[in-house]
This record gives sequence, C-alpha cells and structure tokens, in this order.
Amino acid sequence: MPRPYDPKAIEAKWTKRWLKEKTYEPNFLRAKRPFYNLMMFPYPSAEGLHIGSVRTFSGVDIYGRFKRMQGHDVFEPMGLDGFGIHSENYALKVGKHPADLAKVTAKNFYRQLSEIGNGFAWDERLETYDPKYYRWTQWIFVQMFKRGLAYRRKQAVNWCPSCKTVLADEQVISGECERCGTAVVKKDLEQWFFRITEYADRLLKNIDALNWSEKIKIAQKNWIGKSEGVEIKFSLEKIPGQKDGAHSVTVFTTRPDTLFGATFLVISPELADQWMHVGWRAPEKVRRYVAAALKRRIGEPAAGDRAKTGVDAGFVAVNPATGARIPVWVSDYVLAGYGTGAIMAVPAHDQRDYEFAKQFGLEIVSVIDPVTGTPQENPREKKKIVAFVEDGDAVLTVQWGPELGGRLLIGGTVEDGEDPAATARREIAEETGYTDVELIERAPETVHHRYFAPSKGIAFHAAVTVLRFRLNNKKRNAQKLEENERGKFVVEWVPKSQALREVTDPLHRYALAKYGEGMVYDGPGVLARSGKFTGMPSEEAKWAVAEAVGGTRVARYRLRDWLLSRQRYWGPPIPMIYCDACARANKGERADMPGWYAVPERELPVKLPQVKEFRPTGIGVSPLASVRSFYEARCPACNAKARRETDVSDTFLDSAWYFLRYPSVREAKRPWHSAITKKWLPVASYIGGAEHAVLHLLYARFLTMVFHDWGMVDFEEPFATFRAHGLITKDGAKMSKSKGNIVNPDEYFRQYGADTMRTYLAFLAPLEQGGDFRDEGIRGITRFLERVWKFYDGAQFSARSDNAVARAAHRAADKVGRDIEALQYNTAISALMVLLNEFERRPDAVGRREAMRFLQLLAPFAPFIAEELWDRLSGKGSIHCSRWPEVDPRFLKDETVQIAVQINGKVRDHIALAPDTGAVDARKAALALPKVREMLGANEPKKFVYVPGRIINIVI
RNA sequence: GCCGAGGUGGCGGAACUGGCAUACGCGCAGGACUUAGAAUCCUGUCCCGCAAGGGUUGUGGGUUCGACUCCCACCCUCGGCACCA
Repeated sequence: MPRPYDPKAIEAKWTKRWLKEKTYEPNFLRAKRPFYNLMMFPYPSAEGLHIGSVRTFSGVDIYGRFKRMQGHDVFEPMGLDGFGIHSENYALKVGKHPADLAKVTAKNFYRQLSEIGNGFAWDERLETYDPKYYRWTQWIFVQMFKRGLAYRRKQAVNWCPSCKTVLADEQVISGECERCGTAVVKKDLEQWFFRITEYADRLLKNIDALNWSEKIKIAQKNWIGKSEGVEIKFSLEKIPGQKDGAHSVTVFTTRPDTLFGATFLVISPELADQWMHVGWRAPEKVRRYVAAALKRRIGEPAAGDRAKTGVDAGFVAVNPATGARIPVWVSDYVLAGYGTGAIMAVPAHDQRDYEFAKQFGLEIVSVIDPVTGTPQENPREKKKIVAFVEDGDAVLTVQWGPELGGRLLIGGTVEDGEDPAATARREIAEETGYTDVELIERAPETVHHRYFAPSKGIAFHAAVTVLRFRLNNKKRNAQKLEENERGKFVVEWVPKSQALREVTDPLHRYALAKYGEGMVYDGPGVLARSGKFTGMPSEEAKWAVAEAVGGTRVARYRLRDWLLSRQRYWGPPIPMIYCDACARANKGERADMPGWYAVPERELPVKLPQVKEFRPTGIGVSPLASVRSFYEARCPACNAKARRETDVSDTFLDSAWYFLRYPSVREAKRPWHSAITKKWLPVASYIGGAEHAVLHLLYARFLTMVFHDWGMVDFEEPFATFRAHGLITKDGAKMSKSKGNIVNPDEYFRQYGADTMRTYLAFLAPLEQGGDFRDEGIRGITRFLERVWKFYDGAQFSARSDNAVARAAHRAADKVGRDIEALQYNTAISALMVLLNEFERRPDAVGRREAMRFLQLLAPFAPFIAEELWDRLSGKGSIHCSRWPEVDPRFLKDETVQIAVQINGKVRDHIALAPDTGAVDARKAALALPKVREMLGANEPKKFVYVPGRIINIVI
C-alpha cells in the first residue's frame, strides 16, 4: 500500500531515536579511529541562523557522515560563541540585557541547529559566556601574563567611535570597524596586548606545510609580512645644544644597495614626539606638525593617495657611505609601528621618497642602473639599433646574433595585446622571405636594458622579453638573405606598459615630459655613483654595502601585537589586579610591570557581574569601571586595597581555543584532558569562512603554538586541514538586510524538510565555491527525493542485480566517494540522480544489494529518508553506522567503449571498441567506416592518432 | 597600485592527466493524463540553418593530430591588502 513521502514524520522519528541511542556520541577514550570534524561555531544573533551557515554546517555534516561510514569515530561538536560585541550590540539595539538575551538566542539557535539533520555530539556543547568556559579563557590570560606574553602598554591604538572600544589591527578592515563598519580613529591608550609578534616567524614558517585552502595561506603570509633587510645607523649633527655625533638614528631598509642615493632621512611623528620627550628642543613648526600628525585620524584621507606632508627637523644626518650631510625630515608617511620608525630616503628608487623629494625640492641621485651587463661584456649591445615608433604601443627590435655578422634586419611595432612571438615571427618572415620561422626559445625572465633612441635622442630603460628564432625552410620569396646567414635571430620585445622606468639625468626632462611625472625605477640593476661598489649587481651589493657601513641584517614583520582589551561589558573580565601601593614601591608580579598581579588561579573565574548599566561609556573605560563591588579588590601580594582591571578581553580570545575544550567539556580541574586531547587533536577537518583568515585562524594558531611551548599540547598546529567555504547569494544578489532578500532557513526547513534542504544546498555548487539560492531550484530536489521514496515504497527487490545495474551502482559509489572527499557534493548528487534514472528505467533489474547501496550513498546528504528506507529494507543498525560500500574495480571497466572518430580534429563518427584494442585493429576499424572512406577517398591518412578508450583522430 | 580567485547555454553548474564542450538540475516549449489546475509522466531545448553543414567556453594570438584545460598579451567581475621602506 503506497504511502506518501512525509518528511516531517520521519524526521521527528529519527531525530528522537538517534538522540536516545546516542548515535553521534563518540567514546572519547576508547575510540579507535578518532576523526574530529569541526565547523566554526556561530555567534548567535537574534535573527537566527543564516542560510549560508546552514549550508556550511550541513556541508560539514555530509563530510562527517561519510567519514563515519568509512569507519571513523566522528566527533562533530557544536556550541555558541556568544560573548562579544556582536551579541552585545544587538542587546543594546533591542534594549535588553545581553545575559537575558543570550538565553533566548541560545534556545533559538539550538532549536535551529537541531533541525538541520546534523549528527552533532550534543553532550559536548559549550558557550563562551558560560563561567565554566571563560574561567579557562581567563586562566589562559593569566598564564600569558605569567610567562611574559601578555603586557600592557600605552600607544596609539584603533578606536571605534561607534562600538566605543579599541580594536586589534586584524579587526580593522580597510580603515573600518570589522563589526559595525564605522571609520576607525587613532587614540592614545594604555592597553593589554599579546605578544604574537614573538611568534611571527614560526607562524610564517609553518604555513607551507599546512593542508589549507591556498588563499588563506597566502592571506596569512601577507598579513605577517616578513621583509628581510638591514638596520643602518646614521649619526646626527647640528642638533641645537647637542654635540655632533652624540646622537644617532637607526633606519631599517630592504635596499641597502641604494645607500649612496640616500639624500635625506625621514622620521615618523611618533619618533619625533619621543625625542622631544627626552630633551630635543624642536623648532616650533616641528612641534606643530607633530602634534597635528599625531591627532590625525587614520582611514579618513585615503592613505596612499594623500599628498605628502612633512617638516624639516632642522638638523642633519651623516650618510655613512658617502659622508654627506643630509637633511632630516619629519613626516607621517613614515609609520611608527614598522621598522624603527625612521627611514633613509632614496628618492631615485622609491616611489614614496620620490614624491616627498619632489614636494620639498630635495636632491635626487640615481644609483641603480637597470642594465644587465655592460656593453663591453655584451658585444651585441653595440650592434643593436632600436626602432622607436612614436604612435605604436611598443617597440620591436630584431637583431642578428653577433656570430652572424650583426646586421640589423627589422624593426617594428607591437601593439599591446598582440603576441610578441607571433608578431616577430611574421615580421621576420616578411623581411627574410623564410616561410618557416620557428620559435626555439623564450627567455623565462624579463631582462632590463637601457636603450638609446637616436631619432629622439633619449635613453630609456625597458623590460624586455627575449625570443630566439630559427629559420628552417627554404626561402621562397625574393632572397634577402645570403645562404650563409641562416641561423638564429634574437628578438627583443618591449611592451610600452613596461618600457620606461626611469631616465638618466641628461634626458630627465624630456622623458618625464613624454612619459609622465613620477616614475621611479625600483627594480634590480647595477650600482652607479656608488664609489667602489659601482658596477656591482644590486643583489650582491645589498650585503656588501651593508657590511661596509656596519649594518645588521634583520627581518621585520608587518604583524603587530594582538590588542586584547575591550572597553565593553559582554566579555570575560581580564583577570588582573592593580595595586597602587606596590606600584609606588616598584613591586609587582613581573619586574617590568610594577603594581600588576594576576588574579590567583583558585579565584577564577572572575565572574562578569550582572549589572543594569552595561552600555559602553565612550571615555576609554569599560562600564565595569563604575561598578564598585566589581573593581574593589585586595592586592594578592600585600593585601592593600587594590583595583581590578575592568576591561574585558577580545571575543577572539574566546574562540581561539574552543576546539581544545569541546572534547573535554566535562573537565572541571583543567582546561582540557591531556589523554583525550592527545587522541583527538589536532582537528582532522575544519571548514569555515575565509573572512577569518587573519582573525580567528591566526589567533588559534598562535595560542596553540604557545600551548605547545608550554608542554600543554603535543602539536603546534591546531587544524590539520582547513577549507574555506564559498558565499551564497539569493537570485544572483548578495544577501543583505537592506535588500530584504535574506533567506530564513526556518520557513524552508518547515516547508521542505531537512533532507530536501540539505541536498539542495549541497547541490548548488562545490562547497568551496559560492552558489546561488533560488526557490525554483528546490523543486528539482523535491522531485528527486519523492522519486526515491516512490521507487522504494513497497518495492520487492530481487536477490541479484542485472550486470549493467551493478556496474552503474559501483560506478556511482566510486564517484560519490571521491566527490565527497573533494567537497564536490553537487556532482556527487548528480551521480545519484543518474543512478536513480537507471534504476527507474529497469526496476526489475535492481537487486536488493544495489538498492541498499544507493541508500548508503544518499545517506550523508539526506540522512532521514535514507535511514527510514534502510530500516524498511531491514538493514542492520543505523545506515549511518553501516560501512561505506566497497567499489569493485572490475565493475568500473567497460567491455566496449563508444569512442569518437575525428577527421582533422572534428568528430565525424563513433565506433565501439574494447578499451584494450590495439592500434592496428583500431586503425583498420576506423578506416573501414563509410564516412571516413568517403572523406579519405583513395588517399592514405597523413597521420593516425589513437588514444585507447578515448579517441581516434585521422589527419588527411 | 599589489596579491589572490574567477569569466562555459536563459539560470546554478559539469568536463579525469590535453581527447566527443554544455553532465545533473532549474527554467522554457510541445504532448499525455485530468472537467480543470497543481502534481506526475513523455519529448525537445548552446547559436545560425528547412537540411546538408557551419560556428561556439571573456578577447586576440601561440603550441599541438587535437585546447574550457598548456603558453603569451589584453579586457572584465569578485575578494583581500594598501605609504610596511
């Protein structure tokens, strides 16, 4: 008796059953093949789960279910990243207390999460705002303090005027607050930092070995931003009231080879400010400039486009290479937080220095000549003549190799967009009369040359592609070449876009007028005007020059320390106490931080008090600063009246270690269980958003590395593999509140059921790609699952399948398995559809084994319907714990294959051949085809290409 | 500007290592069933052409018996970084 497919009923039934039987709870200590299948836990907001998150979560679950069926003990936990600005801002908006709101949103989230059909290990759920959790977040902070990795310092920091708190560098996106999009400003505040820079080099080095999405690895590398260079000391003179040479300044440069061209020196306003504090009596205009620069907002005027400003400091520095006295300037184009906060300026070879020099009329000396080799070393150079074509977009020169007598043949133009090789070939053919001009070599790298254009009287530097040709065939046209001149051509192609980089002095004006102001040559070359280093290649000169002036090699990083304090309410209070008495006596837990003590571990957690007034104050302190019962404390050392730290820590600290806690949530005495951690971590598979490339993913790596160094875990990297999922659009447009096109998962899951929605979301596109959500598209999946239901409902399967059906089933199992492993669920589902089509075409040929096999393949995507039908076919136990079907390779091969027969590359016919047919037989069969005979006539084919099992191509 | 990803039918997307471009699905058109519609089923559906045939993977070129795939140049879209010396 046919029953209609009723997803609601079977979902309810199996959800209950799975929970009761703890189908998805691993045994942490006894598991044989642990597989930690992790997704980024959400920060709950009142809007509920985003459809994009649902897609990711169910996508991760598909993978987890597959792994479970492969015999792994899969652990798939879920929790809430509920502390933090995001949740708090929402609470502010609706005028509710974040703690109250958290209860409501948690309930809503867990309800939604339980309806998407995931095999979550619910017993291990966690919430970051739970004191049982943040006790350990605080404990981590205490350890960081005790071991010198947490420190407090006053400096210019990012401040979000809307969120009224400071932010880490990583949380400023293009000058705006990561949370609310408000333009971030600079503020001078004393704050807590984590010394992540100490790990910069290791964080960088480990990246290569990580099995992560490539773009995330690159983003992290760029963010850490290692530059290798040299620190050079410049001694200072003519500082009013100071002896010459009494002071010096150290600059960082990656181009010590340009030292001879350093015509002035620039220090950052912050450094100038520091100097003024230690006694530099700066001129009034310098003071004014520094004060203004320090106040300036970042992010407001587009940093790179802004005209350079600056002021002469009024004293000079000695260039250690030339001995020249060069002026020292103060300018905000030099950043305080990078290098030493001071630079040597080489206006001839650095774009920014050039702009600054132009602005203030400073000297420009060119010391790098972008010429490879000197004319003497390279006899070709003399014989080269360049045709300079004014209207063309490029210059083509063709020259004889010197061994051929060095006669100029041709010159011509190459338009941008044209291939140099093809153009050169054509030109050569025209000029020489040779018809077969073969490209035999293309230089792998672009070479720099200096050219001289006689017609214009200018010299210019060019990036050149070198091509070599050989003339093979006999000439057909008028003979322009002597027979003995046959040989190789060297063709150098110069695209205009790369052509001009810099012009040497006598022709400076002309070239700048022609090619535009402000182009600077910053590439490698040969040193000029550099004393005894003149003529040395710049790469080599880097270290030679550095050594000659006593420079030290150093590596510098773009990465800054992690600013951890937040002047907000909804987070774990930073567990520190400040004692005024101890500070005055210069005592403290750490010598470098008088007055500061960590809260004793037995007193953790420092509970976040439930207060009425939790709004951010906006004056640089947390709302907790006005809660006396909270901040009043006793000094752990001297028991005097002391004050608690009232800032809370960054949300990203909460999430930087949660994966360590999940398997150990029941631990009360330590943050994680060591044996369980050893067994289950690092995380086997982690999938989440690419937006966390330099946020969560970097912080988690950092902390894990720290824990490793402390002997708390035995691995350095927390996530063995990480894949970034794509973003989902609705009807081709980005989903946003303002557009009102946000998909509410609840409605869809209610209407279609979890199986349909999961399968649909998986079918959109590969998980790592985006995907476009369209309501009409769901119908396809609805139809598919209904057809599945109908096919199985009441069906009697025979004992054995027909051979072709068995083959199709094996093939599908093979493809689905490989596709799931590659997170290409869309093609896996398409394979299932193909198999179902096959089944429906010949239902009587489908045996019970194959019928069950299909359900197993479907199970990761549509776990409920698969389980229900499996149960009715009296499969043993849960389908989700059954073994993934083995693929018999014998079934993957076909006895005969239809292969295409091409004539001159066009498909003209097909022929059925066994894949192991030999070339002779294949040829015979192909040439016997009427179509081939007709086209071939009496001729023999010029060429016969046969790729067994794939294609035949006959060239006639 | 720099770094990264991508560009294939009306739409989402397939195509193993260079081997029949457009699998699978949506949509659309026609038909069957039905009093009727939804549903369901069948057929067709890259473009031009009645057909034979020709053309087609952002554009232009190259390599190859053969190119969505490799090479060169360019255009466009999306994402990240952005005075990091």
